[in-house]
Amino acid sequence: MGNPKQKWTAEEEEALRAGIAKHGTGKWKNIQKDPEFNHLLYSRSNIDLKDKWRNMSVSANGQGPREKSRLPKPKSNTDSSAIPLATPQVLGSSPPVVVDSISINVHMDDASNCFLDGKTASKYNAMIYEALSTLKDPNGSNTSAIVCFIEKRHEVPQNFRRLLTSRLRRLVAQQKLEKVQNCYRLRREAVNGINGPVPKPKEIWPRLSGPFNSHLGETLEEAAVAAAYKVAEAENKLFVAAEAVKEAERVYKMAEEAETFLHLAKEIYERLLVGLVEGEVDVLEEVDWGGLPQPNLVGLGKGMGVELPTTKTNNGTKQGGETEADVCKETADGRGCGDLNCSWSSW
DNA sequence: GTTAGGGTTAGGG
DNA sequence: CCCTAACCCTAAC
Repeated sequence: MGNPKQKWTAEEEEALRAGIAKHGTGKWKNIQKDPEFNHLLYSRSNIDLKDKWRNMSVSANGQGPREKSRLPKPKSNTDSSAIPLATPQVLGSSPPVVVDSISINVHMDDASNCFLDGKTASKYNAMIYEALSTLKDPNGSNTSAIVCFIEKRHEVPQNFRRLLTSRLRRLVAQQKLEKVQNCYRLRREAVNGINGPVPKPKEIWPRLSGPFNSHLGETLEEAAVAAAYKVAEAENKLFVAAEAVKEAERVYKMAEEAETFLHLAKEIYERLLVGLVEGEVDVLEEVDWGGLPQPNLVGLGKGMGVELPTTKTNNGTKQGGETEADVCKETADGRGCGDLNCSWSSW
């Protein structure tokens, strides 16, 4: 064309984003005329804004530019279209049109990640896909594993981990990856080449090249990841169960510490009893036991054994005649062991 | 007049 | 040569 291309500056892009946040998409003229943004967008037409937003949205979706059919298409966009699904109406459901929270978040995220230009982002996406499809960890791979994998194969900048984390978040937000317990894995839909719950119709058509499809198109990878997907679901449940066991162990340790503390308390308790027995037993009635069971002094003469009153557990399995230690534990944590799901016999 | 979407092309890798 | 981004064209409302 006659005029040289006028590249969009970061300020202009930011103004456009702000304008969309304020007016919504499809209000290009309003945005362009808005005095709040006009000083930045005065050189842009409403059509420019629309086109730019379209470009930004496309790159934010991790896709290439809007798919241009290499085949000659009928000029008309009526039902005689060679690709019926690629009608404007259907495409209208794609993210750029609807200003919902997800759309805004994704694009605002772009703004906050302005240190990644489109090319770099695509490159990183490809690296991530490469790493995940090669690592094939059904539970997903954590950030460190992905960074490690990529660093072995590619030259990466010093702050690569931060950039990668950002990309991973983006891909999760775009539903291209799944995040499970701080691990990332390919979504099955993504592996099958269908991106997101409402795929752009054009994206269904296979691409012959491109950074993503060079991975997604690998049938071997597809098969491996898809097969791993089912396994991953089961293994994820195992992982959750393992986490629950860890939590139980942690609580168990806490209870053990409480037990130690209670042994100390019991010793003090018994020494107090000795003092009382040597004095006046009726004094027991006047003591504030602070919730502790008042002791039965049967057999006090034999090694200071104190038979404590019968108590009941939360699960009702424990009955009278238990040992002192049992009661100590039960009163120590103040809640018995019901939430530990553990057996009293293990104490 | 405005918008949406397809088409074209300059620029860069 | 291919891809991306900016710009152009046109139908629809």
